[in-house]
Amino acid sequence: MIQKLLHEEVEVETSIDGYDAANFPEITAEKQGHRHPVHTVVVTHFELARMIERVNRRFASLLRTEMTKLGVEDVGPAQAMVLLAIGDVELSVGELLDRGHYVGSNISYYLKQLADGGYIDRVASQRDKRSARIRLTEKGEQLCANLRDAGGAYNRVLARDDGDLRNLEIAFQTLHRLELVWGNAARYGI
Amino acid sequence: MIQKLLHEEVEVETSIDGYDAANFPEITAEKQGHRHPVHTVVVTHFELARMIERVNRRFASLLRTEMTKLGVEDVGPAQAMVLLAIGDVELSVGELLDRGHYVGSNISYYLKQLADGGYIDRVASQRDKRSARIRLTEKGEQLCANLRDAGGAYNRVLARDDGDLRNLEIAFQTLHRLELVWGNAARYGI
DNA sequence: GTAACTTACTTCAAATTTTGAAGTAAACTT
DNA sequence: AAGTTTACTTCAAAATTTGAAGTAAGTTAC
Repeated sequence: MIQKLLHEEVEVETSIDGYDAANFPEITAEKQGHRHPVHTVVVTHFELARMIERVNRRFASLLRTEMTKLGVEDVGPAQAMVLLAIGDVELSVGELLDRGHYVGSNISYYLKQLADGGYIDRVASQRDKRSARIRLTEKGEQLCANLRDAGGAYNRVLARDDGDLRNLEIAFQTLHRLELVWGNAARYGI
Repeated sequence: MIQKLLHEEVEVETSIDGYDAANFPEITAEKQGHRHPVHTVVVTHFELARMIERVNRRFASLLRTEMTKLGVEDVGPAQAMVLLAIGDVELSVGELLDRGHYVGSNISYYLKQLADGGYIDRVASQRDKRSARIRLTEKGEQLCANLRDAGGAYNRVLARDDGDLRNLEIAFQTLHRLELVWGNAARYGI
């Protein structure tokens, strides 16, 4: 059903808030003369990767700003991302690793800071005492809630109508696909 | 239940081709209840941001791997991204800053390493002697070409048909929009 | 013309984030 | 009971990023 939607009638808008065709002549040129679009790659691998890097940088600094506004000084944006990754469920460190493709020692380091700051609780699992169960404290949930509130404004700007919504979904799914392809390639070679 | 799903991680599956609606229960669930699509945001801000962070991490480690394969030891993935950002044009440091939303001192640092490694040339502009003109050397171009070659395989996997292509474009444009919104917010407040 | 200001970039030191090797302890295997 | 694997932590070093301060060239206003 989604599959269908992906391949049907999704017309690319020519102007999204100041982003217009003129900036990307190669894209529109291909589009108009619809000849052999099969082996002509329009948005390459690296263009997307660079875009992702830029957007990621933007978001991190946005997070930093929001946190400064909130008066949070003891943890940075990277740790905030970990909090958001935990969300409102209780999970083990291993599950958290999967959620963000983190490296183990990295998460351990963040979790230590978050625990010191009182943002999370860690309890050894009853079943398996090696496994630590992690969950947000009141304070951690509060920070997430505040960030989510601040984020609401962006959601309203970014998802104004059905078209926006559809594009956001497609972007999400496409990134997920990149994640899988790049991830598998890393493990097994392409 | 929906609430729960929103925070539950999307299962990473082993098969790339079997990417279907089942992986995004929250999206399809929302879609079916087509009564209030206006203020129900399906893919939120933070979900996208987390996805972007993960994908970015993946790509960086992929780059690292490729570079190790190529026997490049003197620069890391971040510097490679700078090389890719320069591309085949000659530009000033300022233009490069815009291309990647870098911080000035950061780029200066990278450019120094890249110049030391012989990947770029810097020449003071004739017009304005403050401004340094940057361009890839033979060696720099070679590295980019090699990376692009390696990337070709991913492009072929990722952009197999028209639908894929369209989705990649939409993803690109949507990310660009995020970039603008997040960037403007950082400068002027939302 | 020159003093004051702005631009374009660099330097440096410190903070933050990430990696990788080695360690611990619990659980599983044989 | 010994050896192996799993789940996580620790630590030190490396890589990346930031921010404040500096330099030198260009611009503007007297």
